[in-house]
Amino acid sequence: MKLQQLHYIWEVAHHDLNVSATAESLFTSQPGISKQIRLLESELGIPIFARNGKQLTELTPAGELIVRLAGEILTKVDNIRRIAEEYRDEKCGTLSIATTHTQARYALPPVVQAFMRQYPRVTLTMHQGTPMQISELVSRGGADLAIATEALELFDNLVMLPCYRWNRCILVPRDHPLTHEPQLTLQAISEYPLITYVFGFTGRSKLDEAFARERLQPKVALTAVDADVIKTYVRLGLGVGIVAKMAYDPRTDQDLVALDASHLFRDSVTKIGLRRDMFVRGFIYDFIAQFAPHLTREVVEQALKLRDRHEIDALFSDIELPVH
Amino acid sequence: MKLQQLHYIWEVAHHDLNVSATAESLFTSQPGISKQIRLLESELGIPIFARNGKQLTELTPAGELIVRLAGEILTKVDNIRRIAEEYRDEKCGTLSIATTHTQARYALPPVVQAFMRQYPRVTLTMHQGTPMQISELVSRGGADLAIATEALELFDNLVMLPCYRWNRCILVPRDHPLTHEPQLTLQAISEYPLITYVFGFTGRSKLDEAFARERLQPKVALTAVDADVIKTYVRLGLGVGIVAKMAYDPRTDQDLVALDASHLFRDSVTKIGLRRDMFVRGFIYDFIAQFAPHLTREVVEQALKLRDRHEIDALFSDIELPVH
DNA sequence: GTTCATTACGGATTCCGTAAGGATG
DNA sequence: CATCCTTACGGAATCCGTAATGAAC
Repeated sequence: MKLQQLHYIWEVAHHDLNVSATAESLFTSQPGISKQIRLLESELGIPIFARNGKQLTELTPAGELIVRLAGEILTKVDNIRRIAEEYRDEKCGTLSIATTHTQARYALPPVVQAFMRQYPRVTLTMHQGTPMQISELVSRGGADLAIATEALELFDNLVMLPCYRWNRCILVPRDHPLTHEPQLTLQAISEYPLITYVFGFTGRSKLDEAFARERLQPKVALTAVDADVIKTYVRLGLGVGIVAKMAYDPRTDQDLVALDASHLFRDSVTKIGLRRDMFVRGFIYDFIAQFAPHLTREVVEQALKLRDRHEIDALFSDIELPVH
Repeated sequence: MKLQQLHYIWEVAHHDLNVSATAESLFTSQPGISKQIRLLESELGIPIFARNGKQLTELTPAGELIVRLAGEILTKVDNIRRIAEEYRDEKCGTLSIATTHTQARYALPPVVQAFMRQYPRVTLTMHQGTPMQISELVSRGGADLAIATEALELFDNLVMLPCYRWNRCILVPRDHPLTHEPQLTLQAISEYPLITYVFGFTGRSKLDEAFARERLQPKVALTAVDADVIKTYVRLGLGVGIVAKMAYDPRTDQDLVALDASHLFRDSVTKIGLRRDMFVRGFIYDFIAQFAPHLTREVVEQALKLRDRHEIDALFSDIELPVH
C-alpha cells in the first residue's frame, strides 16, 4: 500500500469515478492511476470500485470505508507537512481563505492588509464562491479557512467560530420618500420594490423571516449575490436596496442614503469555519484573532478539541460578539 | 513522503531511538532505515531526531508531533487492511489476545474453544503477560484485545469494557482449622501466613485494601503471579491461599478446600481493553459477546464512539454484570 | 575497542509515460 | 464513433542489501 495509491482512490472517488478526469486534474497519465488502483485492489484482495465492464460505476461497501480512511490518512499526511513548515519557518507558508463577496469586499480588506504586513512571506490566496462552495472547499481541504454567514453548519467536519454580529441597512437614493419617515417600518419598506441578496447569501434567510413574521409579501424586484450590484440598481431607481450595513461606504456611496434597519431584522452572525482535524499554523491563529479579537489561540484550540457542536455553541454562549 | 518512512520513524521512536535494534526487529538492514529517515527529514526540511554526532539522542519538538501523527496514520492503514480482510472473507483472519495467567487459565478456555469451533479459519494467538505489558501491547497495536483486571485504565487510547465481577476464595488443605470456622473473618485468616498474587496482579489491590480497612497486617508468606503456583505452596502447607474463585477447580483440586470469601473483599471487575481507533472485525465482536454476553456489538460500538471515559462508565453503570 | 549511524555502490524492482487494444452507450 | 478503462512496453528513478567509513562512549 502506498500513499500515492490512497491519494488516487480518494481523488477518483471525488471526481465522479472518472479516472481520465482525475488524471487530468492531477497532471498525470490516466493509465498510471488506473494501474495503481488495480495494484491496490489486488494487494487488498477486494475491489474498491464496482465496474460495469471497464467503467467504474460505484464504490463497493468496503470501498466506501476505505476511501473515507484514505481521506483521513491524507489529511494527517498534510498535517505532517504543515508541522514541518511551521517548525522550519513560522513566518513563511501559505494561507488560503475561501469566502463570499460580502466578506472579501467589506470585512476582510483591513484584516488582510494588516496580516500581509505582519507576515510578508506568507502567500495569501483568496477564493470567492457561494457559501456552499466555500464550505465544501474547506471541508475537502482545498482551503484553510471559510468565512461566511451561511451554510457552514452543513459540513460536520467543520468547526464554526462565531466572529461578529451584523445587521442591515436600507439603501435609497437621496430624497427618496423613505428618508422622510420618522421611524422606519417593514410595512413602509414593503411598499417599494426591493433589491437584495439571492437566497442562501449573506443572511438572506433572516430577511425573509422578518417580513413573514409581519405577514408582509414585499415585491422583490431583483436579487444579486453582492452589494455592488444591488447598489448599481438602486442608483438606477429600480427599487430599495437592503444590504449589510458594512457594505455602505460613506465615501464612495455619497449619492445614496443608508437608513439603519437593525431594529427590523434579527442579527446575522458571520463565522469562520475550519476543519477539525487540520493542524493549525501559528499565523492562522493570528489571522483569526485579527479578524475576531475574542477568538484567541486558546479559545480556538479549545473549540477544536470539542467533538460535539452543542459543546462548541456552549463555549461561545457567554462571549459577547462584536457588532459591525 | 512514503508510508515506509513513517513506519520507520515510528518504530525508531519506540525502540529508544536505536536504529540498529529497530532494523533487527523489522528484519531489514540498518542503513536502509537510516537512509529513509534522512530522506524524509530532507523532504520535510527539518530534523525529526536530534543527534549528538551520529547518535540519535531525542525527538525534536516537531518530531514529537510528527511521530504521533505517523502512528495515527499507520493505525488507519492497518484498518484499511482489516476492512479488506473482513470483506474478503469475514470468517478468515487473525485474532490476537493479550491476557494474564488467570484469564488464560480459568476464564478463557471455554470461550476460546467455542470461538475456534465457530471460526475454524481464524488464526488465534494468545500473549500472556503482566497487566502492564498486555495493556501496552494492545495500546501499541501489537494485539487486538487486552483482557485483565488491572492496569487497563492507564492507557487513554484503550476503551475498557467491563465483563464480569468476581471475588476470591480461601484455599486450604482439607481439615485445616479454618474449615471449622462457622463464619470466615479477615481476623481469622490473618492468623495464618498468606499466599496470594503479587501486587499489580489479579485484583491484589482490593485484597490489601480489605485488610487495611480492618487494620490487620497479615503475614504474606509468598506471592505469585498465578494461582497454580499458589496452590502448589498451599499443598506444601506454607500457608493459606487467597485466589480468584474461578481458579478453584473441584475436579483437579480435590485435595484442597475452597472457602467462599466474597463477603470479605470487594468485587473485582475483569475488563476487555481495545483501541479506540481500531477497526473491529465481525468475529472480534463475536468473541467479545461470547466472553461477556452483555457486550453486544451495538453496546461495544457505542462505547467505541464515546470520547470520554466518564461517558463510557455511565454507559455501563446500569448494566448488571455477570458474577463468576 | 565496541557500538552505532552514515556514505558508497550495484542489482533488482518499481514507477510512469506513450502507444495500442477493447468495451460501452 | 466517441468516451473511457486496461494492457503492453521501455526508460528513469527508487529501493535495499552488502561493504566500507567515521564518530561517540
